[in-house]
Amino acid sequence: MQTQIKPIKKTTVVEQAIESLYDLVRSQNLKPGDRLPTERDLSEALNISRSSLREAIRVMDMMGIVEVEHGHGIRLSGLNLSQSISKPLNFLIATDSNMLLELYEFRKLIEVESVKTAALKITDVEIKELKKLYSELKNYQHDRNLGIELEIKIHETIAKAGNKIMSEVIMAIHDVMKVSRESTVAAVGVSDHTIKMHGKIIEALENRDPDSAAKYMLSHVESVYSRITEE
Amino acid sequence: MQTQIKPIKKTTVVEQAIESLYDLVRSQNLKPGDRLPTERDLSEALNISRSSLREAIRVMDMMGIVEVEHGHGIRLSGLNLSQSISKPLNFLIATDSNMLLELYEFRKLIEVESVKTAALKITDVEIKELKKLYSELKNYQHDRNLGIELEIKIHETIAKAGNKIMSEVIMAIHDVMKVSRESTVAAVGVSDHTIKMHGKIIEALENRDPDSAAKYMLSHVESVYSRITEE
DNA sequence: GGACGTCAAGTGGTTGGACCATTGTACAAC
DNA sequence: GTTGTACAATGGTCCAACCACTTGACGTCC
Repeated sequence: MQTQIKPIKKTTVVEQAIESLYDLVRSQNLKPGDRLPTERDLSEALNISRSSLREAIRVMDMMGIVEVEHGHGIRLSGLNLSQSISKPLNFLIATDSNMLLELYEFRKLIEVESVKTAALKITDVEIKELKKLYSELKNYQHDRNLGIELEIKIHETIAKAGNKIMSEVIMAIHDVMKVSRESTVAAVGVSDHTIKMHGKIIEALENRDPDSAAKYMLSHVESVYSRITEE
Repeated sequence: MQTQIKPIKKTTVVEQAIESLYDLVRSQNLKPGDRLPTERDLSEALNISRSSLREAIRVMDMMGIVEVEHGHGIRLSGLNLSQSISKPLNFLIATDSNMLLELYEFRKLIEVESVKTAALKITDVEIKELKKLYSELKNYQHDRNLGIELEIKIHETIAKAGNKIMSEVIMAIHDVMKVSRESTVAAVGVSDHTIKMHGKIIEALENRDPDSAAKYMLSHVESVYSRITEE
């Protein structure tokens, strides 16, 4: 016979500190770039030790919520989700090999949506930036590192032209793929198919044609996906 | 004249500790649930103070990478991305009001993909679970809290049937929407349109029809989206 | 006046140690 | 067998000191 009874909720001072700091941000209407009080002041105000306060701040730092500068102070950061996603994602991949496939599938789905959204919102300036990156990509196609960097840069530029939060997620995925790629055999650069598809994607974006852009992005991401699953 | 010179990379012992723990997990091939050494042992092994090591562990705890139990020890956790995403996302929304709209747009895109993927993978057991939740939802439609909880539960069950990583992202979004909802005027429960759409979605899932499922999900999410943007 | 070095104050980074709170286990008491 | 007690192990919290970095003020040298 089990009665409906809730377990006692245990919270640490560090968790409470983070909550309090969240309330502080809300109540003071703080914006990205604004300074927070010093560690010593905050710990006194919250009536906890500096050690505990530091744990809270460190968490917020590593999550990209604040930016801590040695000798200078603590500032609120702006959009920076990817940082907080990529680290746990890396650990997840390391501890559960099934998750890598899930990640690639997720990437496929989200990159396609990303390019569709971008096609509806992209500006001429962003198109120009993409073309510049694309010409560089063609130049450095066979440079193992630079080629991949440029390809990633193109994807992220596209993503940013679409939805800001989705682009952060995509950046996190790229980061994880980069780490997982480093621990595998070296590729020889960027494939011809990849080059071609990126050209088509950018062309479709210029025409503000989401369906066409999606088609070529799908083709591109699926070719990567199949290259992984074959190994 | 600016030469190409890289700024010196400053790293803290805490960041290095996290890296070392990542390497430990990889090299020992640790799996979710496995115990890590005690704080005192780890700090000694890494040759840093217990305070610094605790900052590293705390970060990993709040990111959902490990689970720390007072008096017991530290274990490696499994899939738990949503925790690490929702907190920074909450701060982001608090500091940049534009981001709430971006979030709802993102949610629209990702929930639609989620249900499409689910339609291709969902099992009979999961269908059954969904039907159970749906009948409960109809019963508690006008219960402000329980109704919304049930609706969220349905979405998350669908998401989990699809892609595991995407479902974590969706759970994080739901968490943030819950927080932002708490600070707004109370709704009166779940709308009739929502009820109807969920019935259609589940029906489509049962028929393994991704396009139909996507259609109704889009209709549902857009009605929520438009309710927000009107306010 | 401008460039450079020196210094001091403020702030985060790190350490070591002490003590508290919780958990699990072993063992005695009943 | 159940209960209670004691103890060891482990994470939670605090404190005080000192190190490292940034900034700005000030003075010196040219």
